[in-house]
Parts: sequence; structure tokens; C-alpha cells
Amino acid sequence: MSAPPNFIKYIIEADIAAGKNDGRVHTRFPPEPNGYLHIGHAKSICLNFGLAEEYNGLCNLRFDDTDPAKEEVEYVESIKSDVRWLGFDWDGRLYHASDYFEQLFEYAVQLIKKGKAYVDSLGSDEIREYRGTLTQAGKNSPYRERSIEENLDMFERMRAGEYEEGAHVLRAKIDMASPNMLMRDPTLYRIKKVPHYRTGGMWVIYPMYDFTHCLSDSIEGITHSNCTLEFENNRELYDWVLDQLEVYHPQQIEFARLNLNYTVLSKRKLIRLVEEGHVDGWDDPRLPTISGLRRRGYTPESIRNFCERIGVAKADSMVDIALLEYCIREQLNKISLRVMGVLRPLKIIIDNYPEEQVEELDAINNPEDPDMGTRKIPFSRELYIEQDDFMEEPPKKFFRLAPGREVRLRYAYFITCDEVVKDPATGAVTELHCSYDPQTRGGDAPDGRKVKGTLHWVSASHALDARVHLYEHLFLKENPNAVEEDKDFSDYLNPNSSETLKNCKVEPSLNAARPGDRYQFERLGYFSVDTKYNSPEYLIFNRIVTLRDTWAKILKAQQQKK
RNA sequence: UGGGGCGUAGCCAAGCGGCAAGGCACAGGGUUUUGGUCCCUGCAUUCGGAGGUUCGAAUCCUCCCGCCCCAGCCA
Repeated sequence: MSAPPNFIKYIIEADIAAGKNDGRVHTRFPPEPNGYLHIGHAKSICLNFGLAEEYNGLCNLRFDDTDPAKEEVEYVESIKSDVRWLGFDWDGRLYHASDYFEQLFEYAVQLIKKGKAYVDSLGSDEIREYRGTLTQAGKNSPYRERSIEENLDMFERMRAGEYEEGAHVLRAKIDMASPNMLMRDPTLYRIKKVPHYRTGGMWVIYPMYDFTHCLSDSIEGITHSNCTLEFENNRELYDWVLDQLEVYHPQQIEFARLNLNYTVLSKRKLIRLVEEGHVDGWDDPRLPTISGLRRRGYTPESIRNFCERIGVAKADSMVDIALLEYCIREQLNKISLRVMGVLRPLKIIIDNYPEEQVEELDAINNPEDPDMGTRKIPFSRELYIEQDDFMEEPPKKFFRLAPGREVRLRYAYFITCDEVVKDPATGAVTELHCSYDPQTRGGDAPDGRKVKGTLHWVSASHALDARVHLYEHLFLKENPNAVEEDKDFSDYLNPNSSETLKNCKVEPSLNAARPGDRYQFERLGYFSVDTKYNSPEYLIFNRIVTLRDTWAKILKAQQQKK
């Protein structure tokens, strides 16, 4: 029932045992609304909401919206719907850092009054120079010793809009020689004459992350503030601000962010893929965004299971995307309806089957779940099978159709291939003439003879037209972030990551398929009806993931031998 | 050359002084009207390395090596 142990749970359990925060557990998921959520965020969402659930606590959704230049309502709406879709509920505790702007301003004034913050009038380049380097101490700004009165006055004027952008900033007065760069008088407020998507033109100064985040956590009574590893250096500042202000002090805990191979999980890179048109929007099914995974056909449960399986720790890691694929197969195997669909059709004619005759055969909807029942599928003289299921000169271990060979058509009959018809110009196989054994109706031979292969098929005259999108890894390189000299991560994009098959044939029961419905196409994989595009003439499917394909492995091994 | 972190199998990851969980991947076998599912089996004499403490070390100590993060008026 409960997810596996991790170091954050141990911290929480120790805190509860010690009576810290009266045994309360209160977490938060604090996205900045400057992009769409991806599966890395899902890890954080599952962690924070999951912790709250497990320890009878609460988890807030808080937008960390302190940079009006980057943030938009479109993003907050998408984030809210993604969190909900994943199955989590902030239950009315939806907050925004921008809700706290007035309070934050007051805190800044307090800091100034304590002599712990000052208005600096150095330019940004100068501030950088004065900061020193990793190995050299910085030096104090000439404005560092302004009087409290002057600081107060100037900070009020900053707020009043009396200065231009960049003219002044409010800085914490800490230690320009600190070995931690973040403690060298970090900027607390900057002037930005940019309207905020929520506060409009109310403010022209905006607080920085380090000042905002810890205080927002404090205001909300957060007990355990979980963030990713790159914020470890910020913790000293997080603690400093809260200590100076003598306010309620949550605990920041850092864990490793998710990395997945064959894809990218950084907002900056995802934004580029979208804006440069490498993909079809934020919900492109090849993207690791929540909206992309949703459109691809992934279920929330499978993503939650994935997040549970990868664990939470402090070591930088790169998870194999095969685990994500395993998680969606695992669920879809249990719940999805089986149907037959032919992606690359090859026509076969059963010469000894009466013309005009049609039989309704029984097919099982889901062998994993007998309660899902059966359905009828039409069988007739002309059928389509998969091109891959026939080979004129079959290699070893090929169990499918070949000249003179007998196979089973699933739920139908045994058929034998009698004749191969080819295009005289190209030599390509255009159709097959076969004969069936009437005794094998349903798929078993009364004489007990066996066949090695079972093929999926569809009746030519009854089949529905469909278009199918096949997807592969977005990148060819396992780690597209490891860019070589003179290269860009986009150079590693897989040119074959998306393929559209326009001539597919699926069984007639699929006329009931609605956008978002998921099916297993037997022997092929799991597919979902696209939710973005549709056509009155044909169905559009996205391949979520293939089935495990042992034959493909054998083939690959055979080819490698040669 | 400053500071903060991290190193357990191909990939994740438990383990917190008593003698290496689990999952994915991979390999073999069984069942099978999906080359799917399911079921067995195998897969670290060893925990980045070297010393030390101890009856006993992945766990404690010392040194070394490797990787990640920090010099935004981004978060």
C-alpha cells in the first residue's frame, strides 16, 4: 500500500516522533508558471502530495510567480489541469507568491530596519564584478553602508516607481567573502516595470526567489520544503532570511531531480523544441510533458507508479525510459480492450471460401479479464494481414506465413498460402492466394495438428480506415544533454521519431471508439484515439507503446550475427 | 585553486556495525489461439579506491579518485 521508504520519509518520521511541528506534515508543490509541466515535475508532485497523504498532512499548490516577464495565465491553467489529471487535489489551498507581495515588502522593510538589507546602486555588471569569483572573495559595494533611513526612503521610492529599471536593487547585507556565492549580499528585490499577470501594474519591484520562497513556505506553515539538488546552496540563505526575521522556520530538504534517457527534461530545452517547431506544440505525443504523455495515451496511474518505482534519493541519476514504458504496458495489459488492426495491409484471398459469405466469429475482449466479455468480428473471402507477417523466403524461427505454410488467423481458421502475386514491375508482393480448412473454425484443428503462428487480420470489406501515428524516442542519443563540441542538443533529434501510416485497416467494432479511448491492437501494441485531431473519414490513433517484441529481438540478433 | 553535495549490478534503489532487499533491463526454461500476459531460473564473494578501528564494516575513522551544483537584477 504505502510507497517504498526514502530519506525524506525518515526525516519526517523522526520529526513526528520528536513532536516537531506538533506532528504536523505540510508540503507544497511550487511551480513557476513559465512553462508546461513534465514528468520531472510529476516526480515532485507525487512526492509532495504523496507525503501529505501518507502522513495525514496537507499539500499546497503554490505558484512561484515573481518574474512577470516570463509568467503567463496559460501556464497556470495548464499546470492546474495537469496536477488534477495526475490525480491530486490541493483542496482549496491554491496560493501564489504574488499573494504575498505586500507582506514580503513589509518583511523587506523589517530587514532594512535591522540593518540587514540595503539599497545598492551599482549596475548589474558592477555587482557581478564586486561579487568576486569562486576562489576569490568579493568586495563591499560603496553603497553598502547607507543609513537605515536612506535605505528605507529609497526602497519606498523604488516601489513608487521613481527609478528606472536597473538603477537600484535591494540586497541582503551578509558577507561578501562568504565561500557560498549565494551569501555574498544576494539581491532581494529588483525593479521591473513589467505588468504581472495577476497583480497587473500594481508593482514595479519584484522579490527574488530566495527571499520569496522561504517566506512563502513560512507564511503557509509548510513543515518540509522539498526541492531539487541544485538548491542545496540556497539553503543557507533560506535559513538566514527566516532567522533574521525570526519567523516560523520550515525545513528545506533537497532530492535529485529526474532525468530520463532519450529525452530532455528542462523547461528551456522543451520551450525550444516547441518554439522552433521540432514538435507539434506542448502536447506533442513525443514530449515528456504531462500533456504530451496524456495525449500519447499514458494514464495517470502509470505515471504515478513510475514515480513510485524510481524512488527519491540524493544521487544524480538517469532513469531508463524503458521503465516508464513498462509501467504503461503493465496497466494497459490489465484494462485494455483487445482489437485487431492492420497497420501495413497485405491483401489475401481465400480461394476456397464462398464469395459473398460472411461469418461472425467470437473474439475475447481481454484475456486478462473474462468479465470484459466477447465480441463478434466478421470474416470473409478477402482479408488483410500485416505485411510483416508474410515472407517469401522466411529465415529460421519465422513462424508466420510463407509459401506453402499453414498458420492460424486469430479466432478464425487455419489458412495455407498457395500463391504469391507480385507486381511485375517492382517485384513487390501485392496479394496472396490462400486456402482455408473449414474444420478449423474458431482456431483449433479437430485432428489436433498445430501451427506455429497466429496472425491478426481484418475483413477487407468490413474494415474501417484508420490513420496511425507511430512514435519512437525523440532523441537518438541516450543523453542529449551531453553535447559535444560545436553541437546543439537539437542535433541529436531522431528524424524518425514520428511516422504516420495512412492506409491502416481496423476491425469494425472500432466504430465505437471515442477520442482518448485506449486499445491493445493484438500483437502490435497499445494505441489511443487522438484527442487533438479527428476526421469524419477515418480514425486517428497514436501508438502509446509497442508490445514486448521477442521476435524483433531474435531478428536483431540474427542480423547482428551476419 | 573556495564552498555545497553525491558515488551499492547495464539503469533506478533499499540498507544506518552482524555478514548485499526489490524493480526495470538482460539471458535461459515452462504455459499460451497475442513471438503479449503469466510462471520459474540466472544475474554484485561484493558496495568508487587504498589503508585503519572491530570478533565482525557497504555501514565507523583517515587519505585518495571521480561526478554534479554555485560567480542571473531566473527559479
